[in-house]
Formats: sequence, structure tokens, C-alpha cells
Amino acid sequence: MEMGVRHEAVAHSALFSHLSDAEAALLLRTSTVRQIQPGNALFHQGDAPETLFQIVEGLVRVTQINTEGEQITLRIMGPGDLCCVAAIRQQSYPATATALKDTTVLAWRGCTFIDMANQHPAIANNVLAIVGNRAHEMLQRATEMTGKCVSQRIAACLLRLSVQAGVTTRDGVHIEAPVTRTDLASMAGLTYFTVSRILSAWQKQGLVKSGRQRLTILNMPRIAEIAGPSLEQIAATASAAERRGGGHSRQR
Amino acid sequence: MEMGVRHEAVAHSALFSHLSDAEAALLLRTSTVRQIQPGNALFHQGDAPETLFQIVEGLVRVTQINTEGEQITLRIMGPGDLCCVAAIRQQSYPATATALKDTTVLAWRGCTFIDMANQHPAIANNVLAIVGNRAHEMLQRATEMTGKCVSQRIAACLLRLSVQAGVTTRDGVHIEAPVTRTDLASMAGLTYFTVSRILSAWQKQGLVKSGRQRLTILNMPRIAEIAGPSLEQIAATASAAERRGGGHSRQR
DNA sequence: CGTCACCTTGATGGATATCAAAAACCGTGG
DNA sequence: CCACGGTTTTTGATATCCATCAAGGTGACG
Repeated sequence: MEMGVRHEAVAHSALFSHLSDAEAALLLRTSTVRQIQPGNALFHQGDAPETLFQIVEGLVRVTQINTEGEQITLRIMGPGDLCCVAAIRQQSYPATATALKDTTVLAWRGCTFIDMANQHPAIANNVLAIVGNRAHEMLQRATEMTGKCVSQRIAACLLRLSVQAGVTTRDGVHIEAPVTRTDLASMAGLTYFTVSRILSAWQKQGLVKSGRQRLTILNMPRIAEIAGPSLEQIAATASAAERRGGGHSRQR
Repeated sequence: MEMGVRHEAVAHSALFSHLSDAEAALLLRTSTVRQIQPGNALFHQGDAPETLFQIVEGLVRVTQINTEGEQITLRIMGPGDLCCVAAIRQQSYPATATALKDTTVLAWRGCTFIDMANQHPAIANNVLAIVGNRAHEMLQRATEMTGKCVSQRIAACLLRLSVQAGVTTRDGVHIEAPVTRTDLASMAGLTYFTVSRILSAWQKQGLVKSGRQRLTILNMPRIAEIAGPSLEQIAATASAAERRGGGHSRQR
């Protein structure tokens, strides 16, 4: 692949951290680069999981078709994020990944990747760490859902979005993805009516600015406070992104 | 460790599957056996995660202290289950594990275990598969929580309990753990009042039989149906346990 | 037999889903 | 530039589900 600005996101990603130059080079050499247009899918729920992706540039929305047939948004992924790490050993992809913007990814065949992980403990360690984090995040989300207060869930959602797709402007952290009320609702497990009401209220209080598919968080600390103590770390990460100033958030 | 009946649970566990005899022996040799009395903890939430456990015999309840200070039950683990796989790379245990019955575990020091995984790809593969499954299960639970219907969540809970701690009697699948209404409530994100009401209703319909800390599922297919299509696999596993007849469920 | 922990059932209220309708927004094409 | 249609969003009225509060029942165990 070409070594340009976009390489940064890869070099600082969890997958490439603590690797020797040789190992990093091996990963890059065995990967193929793919470009995905907005609206197109990297993979579909139910397909056999043959490929593993790392996002270099762009944004991807991961959705799942519910038992009731509704499409729910699981997460938004950005540069540096690794996709399908856990899926690679499953029977099928548990979700669909769709590009929200022009997106560049590195792709590996599953078996190739596993072979490399087996031969290079450093890679295997990174993979384990990534999957472990993912499991932990999912647990956290599961417990969030049980915690009753609705505004709390939405706030947590916004924090995650800030980390995954946030860009800092002078006003605040702007979410660089076309998130509709419906998207937010499906992420937080609510109806879009409720999301709209809460966001309206927050807008009146000057916490956020939200329009048609646009969303900017003006008062991050307050949102973090609403989200609750357990999410301070996410807020911290989001603030770090803010401090970095203007760039995409790549931190995990 | 002594090679008795209890060895079976280990030999058929996810961690030991597809290993060479030498690798299995290595794992056994480097482990230490611990006995835990009911009510005692394997580890506490917040402690530094130095040790990794596999349950040989018994039952363990994994709980977490909520942001609101409530203790919630995350899962029940039985023979063959591996504990803290993901935690081993974190700063601290995210939960507390308490023995529900007399419990025997194999224990490894975290760094020892990681070294072994690094040197033996087969072990690393198993660990990855386990963590991947865990991540998948967590995702599933998170989406369950968003699905509004309460009876659905309780049904899903019962299915999981059947797999983790179910024993088949001639009446149905009996949960071999002292599960209170409060336990079920915290697993499903509800109040024990609601759980009690639902279980009462189900008892009248002949779906379950529940008393003081006792719980038997009489009509597994119906419960699985209530839980919803996405959990058919769990139901299938539970049925497999049923077919196996009388033994503890060790399947993952 | 008494105490304690657990469970059940009822009554009530509040939060949120649901239903309904209208307004704002965006791109399009006259 | 403005009118139009579709999508997204807002807001209101109502209904429903579940949490909460309250009181009593039941079983286990000393």
C-alpha cells in the first residue's frame, strides 16, 4: 500500500502496536487494499466470514437485523479500527458493515491472518487485546441498557460516537457521520421520538446542537456527567481527541 | 492434579480442545488446583488480575457492582468454563467471582499462561475462540436488552442458565444453583417483583416450576420460543444438554 | 415455634412507547 | 428564485408497561 498520511491511522492502531518493523511489514505485505464507496457494504450479515478488515480511512456503520426484523446500529467504526476479529472463527458474520463515507480498508484472508498470528506472538497478543476490549465494551453496553435512565443511555451513545467519529471544531465535537434520530434510537434501544425529545431539551440547555442528520456536542463534560461515572474513561478519551484538535479520533 | 472423573470437564472444555497430549499435559502441569467453599470468592472486582481460572467442578457466580452501587449478576459459570480470559490484559478484574457450591478450579498465573499461549499456537487459538464467543454472547445480550419485551429477556436468561447450570431430570431441566428472584432480576435488568410475576404466570401455564431458590424449566421449547428466534442456538445447546441426560451441561 | 430471608400479590404512579399530525429541512426541477 | 415532494424532525395526547411502594404469605432452619 502507499505510505502516506493515511498510514498513520494504521501505524498507531491497536493491531500494529508493539510490533517489530518486520512484523508490521509482514502485515502490510499480506494485506490487500480495498476502496468502498458510501452505501456499499464490506460484508453482509450471514455471509461466511472469510475476510478481516482494518479501516485506514473513512467511516463504517455496523448494523444488525434484529429478531423483530428491525435494523439496529451496533457501532460506528473509524480509522484504525479492526473489524470481524471475533467473527473470523464463527460460522457467519453476525452483522453488516456499510461505508458511510469513502472508505479505505486493509483486508486479510482469515486463514492467512490466523497463520500470521500463530507464528508471531506479538500479533496474537494484539488480537487478543482487541477482542478482549470488544468483549468488555459489549458487557458495559449490556449493563448500560439495564440502567434505567434514558438520557443516560443517549449520553453514553454520544460519547461513543465522539470517540469513533468525532471531529473537534471550535464549537465542540462534531460527529462526522450522517446520524439520524433513528440511528441513535437503535443504538440506545429507544424510539426516535424519545431521542428527539431528549436532544431538543439538551439543545435548549446548550449541551448539543443537532439538525437534520447533523450533531455537535457543545458541552462534553456535562454529557459525560449525564452518562455516568462508569463512562468517565470514554469521556477522557473523547476529551483527548478534543485536545488533539481537529483530527479524527483514532484512539481506542 | 488427580486424574479422576472431574478430569472429563477439563478434557472436553474449549481450552483443551484440539490440543496435542503434550500441550494438554503442559497446561495441567503448570496449573495449580484450588478448592473454594461456597460463598468464598475466586477474585474481587478491582483486584489486579494476576490469575486465570478454569472451573473443573462446581458453580461460580460472576457479579459486578453497578454504578448505582447495586450488585448485578453477570453470569453463572460451570465445569469447563474459563474465567478472566479477557481480564488478564486489563488493569483490574471487572467483576467478582463467588463460588455457589464446593468448587474446584485450575489456576494459572497470567504471565505464565500468556507465555504458553505465545509458544503454542493451538492454545492461543483456543483462547481466541473463547474470547470471541464471549464477545459474541455479550453483543447478543446487549441487543436483547434493547428488545423491549420483558418476558423475552427472562426467557433468554433461563436458556442461558440451563446451559450453564442445568441438569436434566425427568420433569425437565433443573437449574442447579440457588437462583433467587433477585438474581434473575439483575441478570435481566428488572426488578424482582416483575420476575416473580412472570414466573408465577409461567408456572400457572406449566412452563416452569419455581420455588424458593429453586427453578425447573418444564417446557423448554416454549421458553425458547418466547426468548425469540435469535436464541434458537442456545435452546439447541440446552436441548443437547437435555439429551445427554442427567449430567452437567458443559457445552459452550 | 419463632425468626429471617425469600417470595407473592395488589395498588399506584411515572417514564416511555405509541399514535397522530404538523413543521422544518433538502434536493430537485420548473 | 420559488414551488414541490419526500424524508427527517418536532411536538402533543394517550396508552401501556413496568418500577415502586405496601402488606402479607411461605418456607427453611435453628
